[in-house]
Amino acid sequence: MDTKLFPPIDHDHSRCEDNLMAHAERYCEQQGLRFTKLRRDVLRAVAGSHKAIGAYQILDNFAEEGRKLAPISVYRSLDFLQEAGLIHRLESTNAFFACQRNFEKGMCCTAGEPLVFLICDECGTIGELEGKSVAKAIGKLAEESGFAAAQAQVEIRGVCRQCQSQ
Amino acid sequence: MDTKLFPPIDHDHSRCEDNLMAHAERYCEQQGLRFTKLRRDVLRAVAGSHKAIGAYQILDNFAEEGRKLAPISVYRSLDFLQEAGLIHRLESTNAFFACQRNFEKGMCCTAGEPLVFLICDECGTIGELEGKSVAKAIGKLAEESGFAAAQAQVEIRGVCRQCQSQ
DNA sequence: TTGTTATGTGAGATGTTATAACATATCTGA
DNA sequence: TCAGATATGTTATAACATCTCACATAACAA
Repeated sequence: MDTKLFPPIDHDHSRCEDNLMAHAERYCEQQGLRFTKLRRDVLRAVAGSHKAIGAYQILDNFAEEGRKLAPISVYRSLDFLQEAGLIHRLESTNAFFACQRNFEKGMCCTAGEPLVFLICDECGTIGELEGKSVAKAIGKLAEESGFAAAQAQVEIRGVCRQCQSQ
Repeated sequence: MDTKLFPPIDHDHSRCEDNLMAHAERYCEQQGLRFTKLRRDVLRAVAGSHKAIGAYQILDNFAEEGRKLAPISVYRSLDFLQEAGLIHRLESTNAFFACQRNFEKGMCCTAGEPLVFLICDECGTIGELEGKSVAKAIGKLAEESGFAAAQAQVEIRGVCRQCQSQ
C-alpha cells in the first residue's frame, strides 16, 4: 500500500511544500518555462495543503495579504500550472490541487498518463494514482463501442483510510 | 457493438423523446413521485437531444416561449430528475442529459450502478454505458489504497464512430 | 543599443453556473 | 376542511470563468 498517498493529518506539510516548489523550479528551468512570481505564488497557494482549493479562495488569500488581483490573473497562472502538469483540476468541484507525484518521480505527469483521483469526502484530501488498470478497462469499453477515447479523468469520492478509523 | 449507443444523426428523435417521456411518466407514477408540469417540461428540454444541455440554456429555451423562470426553479427540477435517475449531469461541462437506458430496460439506473459516459467532442452526443469492468478496476485500485470508494462517475472524451468516419 | 515580437500582468466588466432565504401555492391524507 | 408536506415563485447573492484593452517585461535579432 502506498503510504504516501494520504499523508498523516499532522505531518510536516512545509516539507511537502518546499519539495514541490523546488521541483517546480527545476522543472520549469529545464523545460524553458517562465516560472514568474505570480505563478510561483499561485502554486504555493495551491500547494498549501493536500486539499483542493478554488480560484476565488486563492484570490481571497492574496487579498488578506493586501494583494488585490483580478480573477483572470489567478486563472492564467492556474492554466499555466495545469498545462505544466504541476497542478490538477477537479472537475467535480472546480477546484485545484498540487500534483504530488512529480517531484517524487523526478518527472511530470502531463504526458497523457491516465490519472485517478481519490477524494476524501471527510477531510478533503486528494490522493492521486496512476490508473493503468482503469485506463485499460476504459479503453476496452470505448473500443467495443467504436469510440475513439482521447482523454479520461477519473474522480472517485469516498473516505480515506485515516478518516475511516475515526 | 451496441448500435443504440450513438444513434444516427438523422434519426427520428421525436420517438426517443416520446419513449423517454412515457417512461418517466410510468416510473414516477409507480414510485409515487410527483411528475409536475415544470419537471415534465424541464425533462422534455433535456431530452430534446442526445447532447448535454446547460441549466441556463433551458432557461433561455423557456424564455423564448415567453416563460420566465428563475434559475433555481430549473435547478430544482433538474435535481429532482437527477435523483430519480431520469437525467445525468456531466461534471466536466456542468450540463445535463437524459438517461436513455431507463425505458429501454424498464428500470432506473440510480441504484449505485457504475456508469460510464462517452462524450463525443465533435457532435456533442453522449453515450452511456454500464461500466462494470471499469468499476471493478476502480474498486481494486481504491482497495489497495485503503480508500473506501463510494461513488465514481467516469467521463470519457473522444470521438464517436460516426464522427470518425466523416 | 535599438527595435521587434512574443509573452505576461493589471483592471474592469461581463458571462456562466449554482444556491440561500423566505414567501406563496398546491397537493395529500386524516 | 384543515394541517402538514411538498412544490414553486421571488429576490438576492455566491462561486466559477472569460473577454477586452492597456501596459509591462522578456527574448532576440539587426
